[in-house]
Amino acid sequence: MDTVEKNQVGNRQAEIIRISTDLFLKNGFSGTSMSKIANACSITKASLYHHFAGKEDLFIACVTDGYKSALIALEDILADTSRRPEAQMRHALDTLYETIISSPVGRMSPLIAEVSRAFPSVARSFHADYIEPQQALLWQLIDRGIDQGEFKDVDKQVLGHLIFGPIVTLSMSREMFASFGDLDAHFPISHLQTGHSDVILGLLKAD
Amino acid sequence: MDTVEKNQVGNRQAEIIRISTDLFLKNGFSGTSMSKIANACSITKASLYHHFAGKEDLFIACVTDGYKSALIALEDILADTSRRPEAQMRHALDTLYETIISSPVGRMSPLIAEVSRAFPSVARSFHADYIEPQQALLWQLIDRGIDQGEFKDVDKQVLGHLIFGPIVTLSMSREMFASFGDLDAHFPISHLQTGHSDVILGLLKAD
DNA sequence: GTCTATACAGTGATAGAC
DNA sequence: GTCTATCACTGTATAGAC
Repeated sequence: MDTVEKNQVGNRQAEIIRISTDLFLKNGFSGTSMSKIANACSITKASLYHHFAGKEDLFIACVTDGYKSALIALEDILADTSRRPEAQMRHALDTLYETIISSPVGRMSPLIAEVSRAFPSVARSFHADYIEPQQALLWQLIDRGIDQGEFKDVDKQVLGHLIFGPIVTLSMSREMFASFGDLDAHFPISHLQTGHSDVILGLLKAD
Repeated sequence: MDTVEKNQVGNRQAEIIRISTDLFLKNGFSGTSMSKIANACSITKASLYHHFAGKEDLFIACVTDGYKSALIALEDILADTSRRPEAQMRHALDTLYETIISSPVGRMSPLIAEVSRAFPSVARSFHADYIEPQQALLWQLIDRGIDQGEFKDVDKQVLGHLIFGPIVTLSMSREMFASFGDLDAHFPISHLQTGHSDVILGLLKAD
């Protein structure tokens, strides 16, 4: 399964990042020590420190690693100009639900919030390299819909608030209450996603 | 200013809770040590441990302390039956923005998310004693509006998703990016709040 | 209730041999 | 690149005197 060639930045690093991301998601930032990471990677701490300058460094690597794939998914949707804005928007919303709730970078949001206090650089990078581009892509999509007369001329900032807010909060809630067991009863993704998307499209569609 | 009598659970405890809450909000859970708290309270660690069984115990005390006032505000709105549901709802939304973004318990959400991994009991208490009652109060308000024919028969779960999501995310964002300086440019509370409230009321109002 | 003193496990991080 | 060994430090928590 892991028969990757060493064409990337070094697949040892990649493996460490993969394992660390897993541990960070499971136990939080300060709940994950460099020792535990080294153990899980079957190397010593000293070796770990050979690959990454420090814990902050490693964490940033884990987070930024998830940026690209998340953004690429949105870019692909925008690139497919054969589809109408409404279909694109619905697809984009599906993708946002998928990435923010299921992908590491999305699930790491509360974790990033935690770390941002100690390391403002993490917050800056997260905002500049992920939040802003993601928002920009969505706004492009909306603008296109407006230009084509399919969308109303809405306040994009407010709409962004209404789009991202519920998804991020749902993701955070599910992380917080993961131990509950009846998670899907309290936070049924597909039901909330459908209702949410309908409302957003309803706000956008020109009469 | 602090001329309180000792009629409460003991005002020494109350002071510790106040100071700890402040530190937790500023530096996160694991960024706040019992030593720092003791220092800030001008007592020794040993004395601190005399009042609270441990760090978890103290943290829970800080969080639960904020529940009541937040819930009471909503209860007061519901109690004032002289006002129409629409006015009550708008007032409730104002209150939610105020409490979730400005009050300690609201601002602590990402912090609680952090701690919930290590201490599921914190998550349970947070959900049972704050999230659920708050949601229940809002749903009562909606039900009343429906009964009086002023509101449409909406899906309350989806509406809750749309109401709480943006507010919680906005609060978290402002905590994460507090170091930015241009916070109000990126996250202008009153603008987003107005737009958000208008949409919610639009979804609710019967034609 | 508060203090001094301390136990002791765990932390991030480094030096230097192989 | 990986190892062994060790560093200096902070963490939570406790014992026992006052």
